[in-house]
Amino acid sequence: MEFTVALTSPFSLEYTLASGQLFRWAKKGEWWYGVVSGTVIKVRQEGEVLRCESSSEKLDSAFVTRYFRLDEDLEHILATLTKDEVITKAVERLYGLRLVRQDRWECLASFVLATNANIPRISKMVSAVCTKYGDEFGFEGELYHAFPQPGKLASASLPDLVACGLGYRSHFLKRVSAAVSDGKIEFSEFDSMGYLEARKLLLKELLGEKVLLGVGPKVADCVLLYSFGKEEAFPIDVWVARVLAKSYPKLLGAELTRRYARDGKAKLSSSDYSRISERARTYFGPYAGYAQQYLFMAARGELV
DNA sequence: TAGCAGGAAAATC
DNA sequence: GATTTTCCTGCT
Repeated sequence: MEFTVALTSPFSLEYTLASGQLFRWAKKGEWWYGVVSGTVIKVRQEGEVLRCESSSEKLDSAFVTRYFRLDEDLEHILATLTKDEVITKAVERLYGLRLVRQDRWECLASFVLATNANIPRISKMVSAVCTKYGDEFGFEGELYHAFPQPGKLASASLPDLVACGLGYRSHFLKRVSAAVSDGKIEFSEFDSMGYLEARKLLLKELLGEKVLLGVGPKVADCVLLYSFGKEEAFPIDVWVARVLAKSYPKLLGAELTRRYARDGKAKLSSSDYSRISERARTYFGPYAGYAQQYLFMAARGELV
């Protein structure tokens, strides 16, 4: 099915898909191909128009609008964020970068795999898991695989997951998959919650045991921001910690700045993580997550 | 709370 | 080609 979406608000497909929030998009020639919601979607941007093709009827312009959050007033959001020269520069440089509304299960599972790995590696792991466990379908003569259901991964054997190159993450993915398929965590419960409450639920323990093994503060913030619609979440990875220490010494304070400035040797302790992310949320406000995404991409591209 | 293991591939030297 | 780093969490 082919359709177009007219853009009424700033959008950069390129920046959005290359910003590290997604792991199942790849550029082939002029088109971006993504596996989304069990189908392939093919997109290119022609100025103010998004040209789309999909292998399914259910991926229509309403879906695309929702997925890329084109219904959100990005200009307004960015206006609330540009409080200083650093973020202003990042926003100008990456104008049109948007957060995406990801599938919750896929986002959670993907970021459980993201610990101690870089983006190409994460994409590779996610792709291997999908190829092995996801439903297969064809598009333009190529084979694609949907993201597997939680139950499917919960019943996968550990050695098979290890064979996908997941290493020690295999155990985490299996446990998280089981927790989701057993209903120990219910995604719909998060809808009515604010950021802090939702975060607490993601990190909760039952009888002294983590429900979502492998989900710490950083992964929880990624999941909340990218798929649970909690825009004030401010995930701090090595890049964000680095850019904050370099360009926001006042926000961090002397001690934290000193600790994380020097080539990021120090690893972010959980108490420092809480302190820094709280200050960032207070400073940037209800759309702090957008600020994080601009700073992250700018830092990686050495733009700030 | 601090320190360490974990595990493979990318990035860097 | 070896070393360091990598969108970190769990355990002790």
